[in-house]
Amino acid sequence: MVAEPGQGDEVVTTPAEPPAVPHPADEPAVRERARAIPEAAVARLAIYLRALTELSEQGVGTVSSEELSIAAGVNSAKLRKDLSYIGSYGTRGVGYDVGVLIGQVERILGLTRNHSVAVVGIGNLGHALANYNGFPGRGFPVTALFDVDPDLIGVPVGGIPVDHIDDIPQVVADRDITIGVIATPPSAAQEVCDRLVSAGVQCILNFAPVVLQVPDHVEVRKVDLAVEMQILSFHVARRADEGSTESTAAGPDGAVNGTGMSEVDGMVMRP
Amino acid sequence: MVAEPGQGDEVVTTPAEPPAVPHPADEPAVRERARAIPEAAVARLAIYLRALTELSEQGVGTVSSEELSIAAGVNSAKLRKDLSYIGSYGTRGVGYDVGVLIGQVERILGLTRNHSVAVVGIGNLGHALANYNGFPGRGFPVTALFDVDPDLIGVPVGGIPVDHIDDIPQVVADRDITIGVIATPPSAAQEVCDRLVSAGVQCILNFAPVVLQVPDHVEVRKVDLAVEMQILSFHVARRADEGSTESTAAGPDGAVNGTGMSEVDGMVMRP
DNA sequence: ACTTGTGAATAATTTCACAGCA
DNA sequence: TGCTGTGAAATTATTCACAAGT
Repeated sequence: MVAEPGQGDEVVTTPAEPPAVPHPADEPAVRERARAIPEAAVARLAIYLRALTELSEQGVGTVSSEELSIAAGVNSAKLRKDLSYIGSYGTRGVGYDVGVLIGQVERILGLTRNHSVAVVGIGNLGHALANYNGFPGRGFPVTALFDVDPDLIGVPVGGIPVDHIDDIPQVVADRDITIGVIATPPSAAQEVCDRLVSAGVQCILNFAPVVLQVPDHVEVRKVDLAVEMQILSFHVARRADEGSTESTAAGPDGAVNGTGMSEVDGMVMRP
Repeated sequence: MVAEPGQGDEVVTTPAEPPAVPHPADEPAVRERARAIPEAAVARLAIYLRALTELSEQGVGTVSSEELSIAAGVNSAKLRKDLSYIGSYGTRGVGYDVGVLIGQVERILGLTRNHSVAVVGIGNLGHALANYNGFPGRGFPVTALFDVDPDLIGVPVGGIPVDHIDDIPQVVADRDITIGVIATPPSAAQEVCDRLVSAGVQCILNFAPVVLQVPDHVEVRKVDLAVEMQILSFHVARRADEGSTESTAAGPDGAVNGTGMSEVDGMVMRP
């Protein structure tokens, strides 16, 4: 049963280059965005939402920050602080009304509307994604699929026929696509990204192990399996010499691997 | 072509709750782990490695922090700082030797050894993962697949026959599995996790939308598609009312950087 | 001339701890 | 009495900016 609450959550940060541009002087960092919810908090709100939804389904009507924080895998102080960014919807001495909180978090996350998703690159991963018809708690219906493979065009995957990427402008406009998911091989990712952006897509979820270049108004999130694996690898390694390093004090190096290289990299797909 | 270097990279951090357990007193935080590389830096090292590998394949022998940082989508100061955590392998006035740096980063990330991967839950995503035979640039070979569906047991997927999860202890030991990937439905995730941990797996990559409870010595990373989508959704929403809410105040000076941060993780599956 | 490596300055995030309200 | 909401402190991460090496 493994009881320890221990770790368990995760957070990823996408720093996003600051100015990046020559910079017209030292903008006093003004331009303060009113209700600035810390990025880190936004990511957790989505997690709280899941926990809340679960509670709601179980018929729970009220939760304390303590209970919810456990379900979400964070500590209660952080949870309260996060929730405080979106307003005060709790009742002192009591806790939060699950229904109310769900509504508020959804509002902040912009989940009151639907976001049509287009998946580009119908390979292994693309197939898997296409079959999440209407993602998790719904709200993110996959309504378009694209690829370049002539054998795939027209073939329905997960109920949706695959279109050729040349039709991106047309289809994105017609189906009001909000989010583009790139599941192509790395070599095609940037071009696909450019096409999506040209078609008006402002949100991209990138599974290709490539750093996409996009204009400032486009938001990119990346999911990189190889990176995740490597981070895990780092921790194994760390733990490994944590136990040994304890002996001698000097000569730790020696280990240097003479190897030449290797590569590494993240997910791939095949269009 | 979208030139701006803008955002584009990603980093993942796994805070890992602190004590969480009553804790046997207030460990003076001793046990100081010598070379403490910030979590955020570790995540980026994996990205640098990819960029370096690409450069190496292109025959590039030396890179400056400026060049590499652009390829990795971060700014050069951060890159240099990150690299400084692993040692001084650059040459002032010149840059870094690509081959040397690759070797060092791999060493730090523990990529000098292989990490056998087991995928549990052979549904859509599981299939996709199984087919990344030997992940990206190798180093993470998938050597075991598990599921509960009798129809799947014994069937080879991506060249590897599926075993029943009851065989986890046996197979994990025999094939020296280091990393367990959970691609099951959320309801089965915790149990599968417990079994993997019991079998000795210390690293888990979780695709199920669940907060796993694990003992302290186990490292968990989570990939949650729904969360990623919701974060994107948040940014669309924010941008939406940014346009309206902005009315007053000085001119819209359009320039404002589209911000960019982000965090997190997410993805789901269904077997 | 250039470019690294890094203290010091900033900024962001997390945690504390407690006043205030139900 | 119990739990939220939140300033303020602590911690962590990012950026600056420059001395030092080639």
